Amino acid sequence: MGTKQDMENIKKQFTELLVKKQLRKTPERYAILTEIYETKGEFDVDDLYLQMCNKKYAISKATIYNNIELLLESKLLKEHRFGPRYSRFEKNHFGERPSHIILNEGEEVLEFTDDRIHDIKTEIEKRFNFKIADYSIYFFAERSAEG
Amino acid sequence: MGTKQDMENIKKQFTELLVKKQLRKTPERYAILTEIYETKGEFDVDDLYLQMCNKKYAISKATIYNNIELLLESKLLKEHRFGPRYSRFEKNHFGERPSHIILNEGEEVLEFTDDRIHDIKTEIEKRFNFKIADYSIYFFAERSAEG
DNA sequence: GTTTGTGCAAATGCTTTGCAATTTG
DNA sequence: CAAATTGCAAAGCATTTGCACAAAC
Repeated sequence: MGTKQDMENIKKQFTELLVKKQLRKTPERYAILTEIYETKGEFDVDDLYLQMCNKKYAISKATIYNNIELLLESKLLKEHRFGPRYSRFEKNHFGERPSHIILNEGEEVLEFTDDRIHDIKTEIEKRFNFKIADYSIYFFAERSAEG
Repeated sequence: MGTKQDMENIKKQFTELLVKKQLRKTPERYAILTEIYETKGEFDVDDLYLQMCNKKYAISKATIYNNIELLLESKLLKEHRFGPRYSRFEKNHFGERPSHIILNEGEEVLEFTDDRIHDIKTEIEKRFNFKIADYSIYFFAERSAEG
């Protein structure tokens, strides 16, 4: 995970989507995609914007916003909505889909995986005859007494 | 569930919180609480506001907003953040904490419970030494081909 | 009576949108 | 060169806040 090869695959996947939807392959789109995958953990639009500015890749927030829907659709980006009233995002963790533990109102975020989540997902798909495209699992925690 | 007796317990619980926090027992606070518990399923602030207007209980949205934090804190109200960029809410389902299946971008919301969620919660508390105060489980689904 | 709460209207801040200039295919 | 995209600035909209009046204690 996180290798140069993986990044090439991700870009290829994104290109396929652009072709399929007959959208243009702009440098901004690839720059946003790259920045997302170079970011560890979760971030918001402003974080992404500032990071890109710092790297001297001038881009407008409008363009980031304009492309977020596309990235979500392609499953290359995952949206979080806990704590703050604005959205936070995260790259897709291929293979493992972590669940999140939100500590102290979002001050800190931990990730974990548990196979039972996958079992439940499969069971829902059978029981209700749905296709589960994605899931979000948040446990809201506070550190125990002795900190 | 949903009996007159339950509602009395809920009000009592709320009153205890108000006393403990030295806050005033205003009719607006009890009206909001009652409306929340008379509402089936999830709703947003505007829904609640309009429902109360229709019942000739004139209240301002500001007052609803002013009291939401308090209700969340007391665990009498539960907040949801999926799909739309605004918050949706739901009364507390005492005992059973349902997980949610969000259909077609929030067009429809189903609930289910699974004991394994509780097991995972207990395990996290042991493993990380956290106290899990709450959790949110969302599975995003689309109906299978044949509808 | 003092302090807290309500509710209007204005402010806030994330996100969206209109539109001219630019770029892609 | 036609159509899509960028990016600025303005608009939108859920939520928050300031403040005068009312209500709780």
